[in-house]
Amino acid sequence: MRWSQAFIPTLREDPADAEAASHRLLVRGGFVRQLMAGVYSLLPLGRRVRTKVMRIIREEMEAIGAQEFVLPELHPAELWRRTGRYEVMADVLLTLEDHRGGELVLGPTHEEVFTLLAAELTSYRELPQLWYQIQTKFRDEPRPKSGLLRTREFTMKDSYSFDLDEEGLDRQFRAHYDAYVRIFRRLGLPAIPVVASSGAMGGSGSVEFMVPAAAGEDDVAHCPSCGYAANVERATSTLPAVEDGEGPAAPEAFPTPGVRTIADLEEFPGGAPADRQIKTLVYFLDGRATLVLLRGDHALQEQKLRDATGAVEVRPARPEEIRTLLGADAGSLGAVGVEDVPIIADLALRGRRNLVTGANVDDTHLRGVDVERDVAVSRWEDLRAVRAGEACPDCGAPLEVFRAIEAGHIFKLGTRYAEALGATVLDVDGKQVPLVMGSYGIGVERNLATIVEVHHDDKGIVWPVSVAPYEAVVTIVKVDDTDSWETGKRIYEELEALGVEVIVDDRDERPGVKFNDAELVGIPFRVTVGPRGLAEGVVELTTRATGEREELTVAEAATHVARLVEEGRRSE
RNA sequence: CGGGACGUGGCGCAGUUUGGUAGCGCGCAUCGUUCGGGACGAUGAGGUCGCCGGUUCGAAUCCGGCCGUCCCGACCA
Repeated sequence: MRWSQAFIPTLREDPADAEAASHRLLVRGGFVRQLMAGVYSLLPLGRRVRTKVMRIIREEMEAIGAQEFVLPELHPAELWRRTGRYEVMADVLLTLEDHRGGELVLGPTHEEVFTLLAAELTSYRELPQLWYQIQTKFRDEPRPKSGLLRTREFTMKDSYSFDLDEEGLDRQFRAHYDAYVRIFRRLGLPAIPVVASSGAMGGSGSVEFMVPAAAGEDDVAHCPSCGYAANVERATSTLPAVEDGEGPAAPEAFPTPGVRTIADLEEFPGGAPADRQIKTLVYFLDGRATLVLLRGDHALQEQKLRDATGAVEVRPARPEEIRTLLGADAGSLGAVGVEDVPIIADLALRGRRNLVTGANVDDTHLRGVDVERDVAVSRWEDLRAVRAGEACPDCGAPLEVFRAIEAGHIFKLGTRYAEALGATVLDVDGKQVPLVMGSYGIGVERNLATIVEVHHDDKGIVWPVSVAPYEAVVTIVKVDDTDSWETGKRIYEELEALGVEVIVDDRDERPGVKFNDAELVGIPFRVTVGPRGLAEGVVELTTRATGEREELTVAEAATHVARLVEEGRRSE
C-alpha cells in the first residue's frame, strides 16, 4: 500500500470529546470515526486491526474444536419472551416493528437463537457440541462511553457449548478458559481471570478476563501474595473480630437529636464506633420492600444483593416510602421489632451483640442490640463491598483493588435456556434430559481498544506485531530524490514479497510529518530511506516499541525486517 | 434516569456577559523558497453560528422549546 493513496485521516490535535487514551488515539490515528453516541465507523486502519483480532480469536476457537456459524441479527421478539429475557434485558434491548406489525429485536447476544438450533440435537451421541460466531451485537447502553470500549453496536465472538452433564460443561469451560488465556496473550493483553457475578445471564459460575486499565469500568480485588482475584461484585475478605462486650438483656432506646449518619452517631455521647453500629437500608427488590443490614462501616455491593436474591429490579427506597414503611426517616432506621418486611443481613453481623442502631423513631436509637436475639433476620448473605487493604480470604495478605476492563467473560449457564426452549436429548437410558450449556464472549472492538489502552505512549499507539494494521512502513524521506525513491520502492517490494504487511510512505511531506504519523499510527517497524543514509549505502530501522535505531545495508534491509516481523508475530 | 458542561468552516477554539451582520490556529488549493522530526512567504476556497419559534429596526449573542454530544453517578453477558 502507498500512504499517498491510503485513507488515513490523522489529526494533529486531540479530538475534543475523547477522554480515554484509546478513544483519543484511535480517532487521531485515523482508525475510527463516530457516527453517533456509541456507534463508530471503522476506517481502513481500524478494519485491518479488527480483522487481525478476529483472526486470532477464530484460530483459538477452531483449535478447541468450535464450529463457526453466522446467525441473524434480527430476531422475533417472541423468542426473547420465551426465555423471559424480553423483560429481563428490556433496558438494553433495541426493538423495532416490521411493516406487518411484527415485533422484532436486534440481537444483544445469541443464547436464544443458538439454543433453538440446538433443539435439533436428539441424542447424547451427538454431544458435546461447541458452536460459535463472530457477529454484530446491539445493546442500547444507557451510557455509551470511552470510544470503542462501550458502544451500542459492536462485534462479539460468542460461543456456546452443549453437553449432556456438568462434567462435560466443566471440560468445555476449562477448554475455553485456556483458549482465552492464549487469545489474550496473543493480543498482548495482560488479562487476569477473576471470579465474577453472572448477572442477567444466570448460571452457576463465571470467570471474567480483566485487563488493568484506568479506563476500565470494573473494580477487581486482587491478592498480590496468593493470586486470589475477584470482581468486587463477588469479592470477599477476612475481617478481624470486633469485641462487643456484654450487652443488656434487651435493647435500650436513647434520644439522639440531630443524629443522621453513622459518622454522627460515632461522635454522639453514648453512640458507638461505626463497626459496632448496624446500618439499615431499605430496598425494593422487584417491587417488594426489603431491609438490608450491614455493619456501620461497610458499604452495600448492590450486585451481591441482586445475585443473592435473584431480583431483577433493585432500587433504594425513596424517602417517603421509607417513612411509610418504618415510620421514621433515614438516619433513625433499624430492624429491631420489624416483622412484616423481609430482612437480609450481611454475614459480618452474624453473632454480633451490644450494637447500636436506629429505633424507627426520629432522633432515637437503640443500644445493646443483639442481632440474632433482637432482629428477625430472614437470610444471611455476603453483601458488603470489599475494600483495598482488607485481608485476602485465602491467605490473609492485604488485598489491592484496581480498575479493569472486562475483555472476556465465560459462563456456566446450566439448563436454563435449554429448558425454556426445549433443547433436550435422550441419554444412554433413553431418558429425555435438557442440554447443559455454557456461553463464552469476547468483544472484538473492545479488545482492540483495550490493546491501545495498554500499548501506547506520548507519541501514539504501539501495536503489538500480532495486530498491527501494517507490520512495517518504508518512509521515503525525500520523494523527489531519485535514489531514495527507487531504493524505497525496492525495499517495499521486497518486504511484500517476503510476506510482510508493509506500507510505503511516499507522500510529499516533511520528514517530521511522516515520522510523527508512523508513530501515531503505531507501526512496529519503520525503515527510513533518505539521501543521508544512502550516501553511506545504508537505511535506518526504527523499532516503535523501544525507539531503538540501527543502520542496515540496502541489500540486507528487507530480509532483516522480515525476520524481526516473523519473531514479533510468534512471540505474541 | 439524576447531576454538570458543551454545540460557531474538515479539526481545535475565540466571540455570547454589554445585540450592529463572524474571527484565530491547524488543515485544504495554487505559486515560490525550503526539505532527516509537525517549514516560510504570497494568494485563495470554505461557515443556514445544532434546529424551531419568540423579542427587536437588527440575534451567534436575549427568551422559550426541542435535538445532539461529552463527563460524573445510576445502570451494564
